[in-house]
Amino acid sequence: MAQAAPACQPGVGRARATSSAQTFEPRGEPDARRLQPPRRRLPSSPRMKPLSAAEVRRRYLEFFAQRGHQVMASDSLVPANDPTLLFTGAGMNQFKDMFLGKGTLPWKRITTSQKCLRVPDLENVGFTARHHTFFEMLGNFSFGDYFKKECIQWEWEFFRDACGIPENQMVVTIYESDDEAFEIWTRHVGLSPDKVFRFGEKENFWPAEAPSKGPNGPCGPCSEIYFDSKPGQPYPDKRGLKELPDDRFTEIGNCVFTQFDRQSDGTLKPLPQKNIDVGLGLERIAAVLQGAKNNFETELFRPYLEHLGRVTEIVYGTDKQRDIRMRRIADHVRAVTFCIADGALPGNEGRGYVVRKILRRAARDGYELGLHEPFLFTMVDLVGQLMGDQYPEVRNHAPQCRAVIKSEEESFLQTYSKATPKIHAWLANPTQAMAEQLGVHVPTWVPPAGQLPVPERGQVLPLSGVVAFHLHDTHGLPVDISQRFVEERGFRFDDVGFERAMEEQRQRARASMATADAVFTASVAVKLRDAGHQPGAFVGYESLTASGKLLALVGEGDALQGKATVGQKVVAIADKTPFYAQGGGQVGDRGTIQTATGLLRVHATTALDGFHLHQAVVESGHVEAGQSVELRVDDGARRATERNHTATHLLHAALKKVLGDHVSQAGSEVAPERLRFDYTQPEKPTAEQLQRVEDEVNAQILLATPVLAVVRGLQEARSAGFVALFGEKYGDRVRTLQVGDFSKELCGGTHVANSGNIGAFRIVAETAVAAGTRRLEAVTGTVALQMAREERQQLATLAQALKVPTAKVIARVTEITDELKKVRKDLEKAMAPDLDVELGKLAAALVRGAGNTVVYVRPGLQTKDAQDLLARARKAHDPLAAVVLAPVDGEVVVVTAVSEALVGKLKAGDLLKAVTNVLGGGGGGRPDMAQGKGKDGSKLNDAVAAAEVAFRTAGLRA
RNA sequence: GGGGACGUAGCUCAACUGGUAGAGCGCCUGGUUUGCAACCAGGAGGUCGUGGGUUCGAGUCCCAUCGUCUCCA
Repeated sequence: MAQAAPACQPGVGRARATSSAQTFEPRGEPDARRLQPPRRRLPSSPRMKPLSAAEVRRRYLEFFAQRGHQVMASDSLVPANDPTLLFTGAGMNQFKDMFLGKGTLPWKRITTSQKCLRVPDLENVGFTARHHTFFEMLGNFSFGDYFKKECIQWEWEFFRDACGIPENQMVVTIYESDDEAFEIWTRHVGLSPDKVFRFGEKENFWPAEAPSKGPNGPCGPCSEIYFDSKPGQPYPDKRGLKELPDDRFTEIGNCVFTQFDRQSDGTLKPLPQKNIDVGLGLERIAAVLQGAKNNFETELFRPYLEHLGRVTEIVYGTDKQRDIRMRRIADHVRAVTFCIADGALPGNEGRGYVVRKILRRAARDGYELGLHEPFLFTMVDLVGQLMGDQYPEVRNHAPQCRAVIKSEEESFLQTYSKATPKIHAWLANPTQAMAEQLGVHVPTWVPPAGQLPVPERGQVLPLSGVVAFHLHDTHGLPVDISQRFVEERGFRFDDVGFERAMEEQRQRARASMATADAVFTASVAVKLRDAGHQPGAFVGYESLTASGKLLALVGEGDALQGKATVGQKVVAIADKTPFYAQGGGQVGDRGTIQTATGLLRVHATTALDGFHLHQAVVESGHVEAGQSVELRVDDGARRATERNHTATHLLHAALKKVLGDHVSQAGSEVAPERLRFDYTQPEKPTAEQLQRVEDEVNAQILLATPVLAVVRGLQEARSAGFVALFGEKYGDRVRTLQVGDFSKELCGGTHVANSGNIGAFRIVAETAVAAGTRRLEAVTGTVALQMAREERQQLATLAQALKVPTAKVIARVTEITDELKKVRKDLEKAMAPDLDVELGKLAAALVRGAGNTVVYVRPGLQTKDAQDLLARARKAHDPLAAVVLAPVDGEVVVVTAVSEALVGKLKAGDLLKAVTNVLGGGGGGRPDMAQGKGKDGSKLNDAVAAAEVAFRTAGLRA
């Protein structure tokens, strides 16, 4: 039950004002007043203080902390446990379970300042005053605790008292039938009724249109607070009014009252737990309080505009189109930096694609402003300066952000420089033929080439939209660049054609997505808790076996079942387990669970909301919930995994040491067989660097340092220098893992007791996973040993085959390959016919007539040699018409050549066919030379005769 | 998840509707020259990403697969 629509699914729920920092404003009609150069305006009232965004944020969190709210940190932009969301787009995202009454947080009141990313608004960014991709949302939440009355009261007090907005500069909206809210606003808060506007479900119900056709589930009316920039003037007539005019009113807060559960028949059933979800866009409040008509004129954005002004030497505020680009860059650089800092790296699918798309857009805007070299990456530091106090990740990960952004910018410039020549080629010759030559798929709705109007200046250039779409779709060339090129040549751009092609692409994508509707269903964990179970204890750090009780068995369709019999796949849950659940990159344990009546073979362990889920198959007998069980982890696999896990930490530290501080973990997978480690690094490390990394890790293994795992406070751990990972979320108490002074990381995984236990470390593969991200795979311990043994075995076998000592294998192989090359060449030379001799023989067989003709039979000649021979013969005996027949292994290679001058009388292809028809084969070629093969060598004489007949028929021979 | 494009010499790229794999730069040898990407002659260097298929013949067409780029979701 996302309050905000999952990103990239605009159809599911539009980006509405609900707890959003944004309202929709149609693109293309930018309000002129919002595009004025930044200048300090006087606050609209002497009582209003021009607060900084940081101060607003501080006051907000403090205000609600004083009212019993727990202040929680912003969740990652990349939601960890919610596959339905691409990015965090609202403050409530991380509290979904709490709203359902299924969450485990100990608080019923929470307040946050949440970083958010919303992609559906991408197109509007820069054009309007308030749209962003990345923004901060202040929020306060109640999970079945306080409700409308307190909520409304507090929001009003916050704006009035904490922000100093005069009461006469605020009005509110409510849902049309929400009389309860009306009562509270007018009686309790004391607003005069003319300041309370009632609107329909589109504006004031969440999700919008839920009562009529929205999704099933929790929903409810909302109430918004608006800033009035023209106090004292008459309010708009309420009759027929659908929303407040945005040239006067700016939404600054939205209270959502989820009080209904919409049933499948459409009825709204009151929820037993009524929730509050309030969202306030920080950027717009800052703009209001600073008297800025435009979010970009606040101190949150102005430094980016100023920076851009310096590097482009373009003064912001002097040109509408350029201002839009500058604002867009300012927005996008924040978004991209935060995404990368949270581990969402640019790529070509899913989340990565979104990041790349935003990044490319900004890179492109810069290009249009004259920045033809990478520049965005230099703005990462600005983001750190402006946002780093509240969000340290943008400072901590600045080196990675810079590296990743820079390499993306470079690849953008390359793509761009490859695509522009194509549009130029098309414009030089704007025909359907050229379009097709460029690889453009001309859609069926485009008239055939002959019917296309001849382009004239000032008119729509036919096909230009389709060509532009191809360049956009396939080569990533932004459309407006194509459009500009077309218009610069005096034509009009075919935007209808472009849109149509784009729409077809969308349809295709949507049609193929029909099956993949992610529906929010109660998880196994929720079902377990509903059945009265509590998560069991994990004892796997200390022990690999445990005695406990089998709490529950989960079978097909996540259904709880009391019993499972041999062969059945089940998920087993125990009150106590030594099985490590997959997490932190480490795979879950495997092993066995034994009961009095049967044995479960556990092949994987995962965790959900505290429950350890043992993915198992009943190997023998049967098992029943409630039985006593003996849990036993496969200790060989676990020990191997631990070696790899500790080695992963050493590898991380070694990479930092060898390659530099920009190295940061971007993902890992630790299994018994091997470890995989992804990290940020702009270019491929050299073989020498990798060797040093391997040496560093092995040096730590040889030092045999004790590995210390200690649970301590997060702040304490941070100040002690422990490294937290990309995008990982930590509680207040964290487990720290330390290998001497070499490696200090936060980690919940299992590890060897001493670095010496790893035994040995070998890198086995190095690849790229995404721009700026590389992957290492390595093995340790017995696997490394086993691998070395296999290699030794292979080398021994090789040495034996080569009949040399192992030390001389390389020299011997080089020798052999060199020799082989030489022998091959010699052989080729020896086998190659002496073309001079062949030419002489051919000349001797020449028959003179209207042209020289000859049928030359030469067994064993290769097609290529025959072609060579004829090419030379044609020069020497011009004009010539010749056939070479080369019987080989019962087949006959046939090559024919005809001089330019004789082609009119006899084409090489026809001559060839005359011959191959007899021989039962085929062939073809150009008029001057053709080649083919006959299948039946016994007809050689007939073939010769056929050729001679062809010469005569063509009048070349008497 | 779905579409499109690309993968040819060390590098950048050619090769018309299938018909003898090429150029520039770089490299080697010899010569000429020594003022800003010097010149001349000769030469080496290619499993045309990989594996199947169609065909007399595949860099080119078809299928699969790997990698890269790109668009849509």
